[in-house]
Amino acid sequence: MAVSAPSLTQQIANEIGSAIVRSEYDETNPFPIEADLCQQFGVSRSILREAVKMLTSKGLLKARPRQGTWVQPEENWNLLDPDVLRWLLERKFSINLLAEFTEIRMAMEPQAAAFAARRATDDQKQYIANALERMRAAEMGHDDALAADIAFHVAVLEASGNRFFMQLKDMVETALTISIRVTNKTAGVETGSIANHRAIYDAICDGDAVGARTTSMSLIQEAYDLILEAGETAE
Amino acid sequence: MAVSAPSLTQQIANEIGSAIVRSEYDETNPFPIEADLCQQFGVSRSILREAVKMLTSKGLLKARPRQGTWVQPEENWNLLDPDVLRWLLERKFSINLLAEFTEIRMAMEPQAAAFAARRATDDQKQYIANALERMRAAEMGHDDALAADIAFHVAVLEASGNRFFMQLKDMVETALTISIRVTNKTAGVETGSIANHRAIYDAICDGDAVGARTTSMSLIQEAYDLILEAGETAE
DNA sequence: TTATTATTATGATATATATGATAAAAAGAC
DNA sequence: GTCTTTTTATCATATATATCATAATAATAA
Repeated sequence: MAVSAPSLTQQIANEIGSAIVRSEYDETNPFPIEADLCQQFGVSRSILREAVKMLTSKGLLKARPRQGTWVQPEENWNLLDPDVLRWLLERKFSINLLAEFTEIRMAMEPQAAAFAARRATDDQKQYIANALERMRAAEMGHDDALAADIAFHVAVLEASGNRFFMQLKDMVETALTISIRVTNKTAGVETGSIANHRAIYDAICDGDAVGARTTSMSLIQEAYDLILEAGETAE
Repeated sequence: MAVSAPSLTQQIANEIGSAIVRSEYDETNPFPIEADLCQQFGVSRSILREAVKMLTSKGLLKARPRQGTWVQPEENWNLLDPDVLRWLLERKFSINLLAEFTEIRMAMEPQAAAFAARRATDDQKQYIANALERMRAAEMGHDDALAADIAFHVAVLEASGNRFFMQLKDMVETALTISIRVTNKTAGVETGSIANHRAIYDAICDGDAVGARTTSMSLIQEAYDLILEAGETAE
C-alpha cells in the first residue's frame, strides 16, 4: 500500500516533536505560545492545536488555560511510542541511548524466542528460515545484510504469539535502521554471525525454549558488549 | 500536584478510544463521519478533530480526504501507550490479555532486577526496602497489600537505570490496579510471598545480578502459572 | 465504455467567544 | 506612607462556528 503524504498537522507535530526531543526548548527558550507557533510555522491555529494535542497525548507537552504550553520532563514522555523513539534516535546520536535500547532487547528478545520455541507455527518457522537464507545471500552480496537481520528478529518476535512482543518489531526496525545510518561500527554488531542466528532458529524448531532463550541472549549480549566497547573508544 | 480536570478534547478522545478498543466499530457499524460524531457527542468540529488526531497518533485511527475515518487493525495500535493499555484492560476483562502482559513482565522485570543489582544507588535500595516494609505491614492490615506490591516492583524498575524499563512502571501499576479490581483470585497472585520479594531485594543489595534475575523470574513465573490456572478454571 | 460533473468527507483557514488564571491597579485599613 | 485586600485588566488556552480547499468517489452524460 502506498504511504500517503503526511497531513500538515502530522508535519507540524513531527517538527515540534523532534525539536522537543532535541532539547531546543528550555528555561532560557521556553515553549512558545500558540500564536507565535502559528506565525513561525505559517499555519492556522486549528492545525497547530491538533499537532500540540498529538504531542500532548505522547506525554511531551502539557497545556493549561492562561499558563501556556510547556515541555514535560523526559520521564513523562512515552518513550515506547514509535514517533518518540524515532525522534530520540534521530537526534545527535547517543551510544548511551543505543545501549539502553539494546538492554531492552536483551530483556525482550530471548523471552520472545523462548515463547516462539513453544508456539511458532510452521509458517512462522518458515519466515525465520527465509530470513536466515537472506542473511546467507547477503554474505555473498545478494541481499541487504541489515534488512535480512531485521527480518530475522522481526520474524522471531512475530512467532512469540504475544502482541506486546510483536509491538517491539517496529521499534527494533527503527532503531537498527537509524543506528546503522549513523555509525558504521555497529553494522557488524547488528548482523552478528549467521551461526548464532542459526542456533536460535534450530532451538525454536526443536521446541527448545531454554535453548532459544540462551542462544538469543548470547547474540544480543555480544552486540551489547560491542556497543559498550564502541562507546569507550569514542570517549 | 493536583490532577487537572480533563479537557473536552481529552474526554472525547477517551470515550472514542475505549469504544474502539471494545470493538464497537466493525463492518456492520463503521466508524462515523466527523459530522455525525459532532452530533453524537455534542461538540464542535475542532474539538472532535483534535480528539481524532490524538487517537490517530496512537495508531487506532486513520483518516483520508473523502474516504472518511476508520479504525485500524489491532496490530497497528500502540499497545504500549498508557491510554491504549488502560482501555484494553478496562474492557471486558480477559485472562488472555493479563497473561500476555504478565509475559512481558516476565521478560522485563528479571532483567531490570539484574541491572538494579549492578546499578542501584543506596537511595534506590532504600526505596525497595521501604516497599518490603510496607508489604509486611500490609500482612498485619496496616497498609494496602496491592499498593505495597506495586511500590516494590516500581522501585526495582526505577533502580534499573534504564529509561525504557522505567517506562514500564506506569503500565505495571495500571495493569495490577485494574486486574485486582476485576478478579479477586489474582489478588493473591500479585502480592506473592514476601519471602520471594525479600530474596530479590537481598540479591540486589548483594550486587548479585544472576540471583536477582533468577528470583525475580521465579516470582513472576509463579504469578503467571496462577493466572493460567485461573484461566483454565474459568473455562 | 469513457469522459465529465456532482457529491462527499476530510483538510485547512479565519474569526469570535468563553474560560481559567495571572498580573496590575485601586481602594481601604492602620 | 505602607501594607493588605479587592477589583479590574490582561493573557493564553478552550471551544465554537463559518467558510473554503482538496482529494477521492459516485453518478450522470456523451
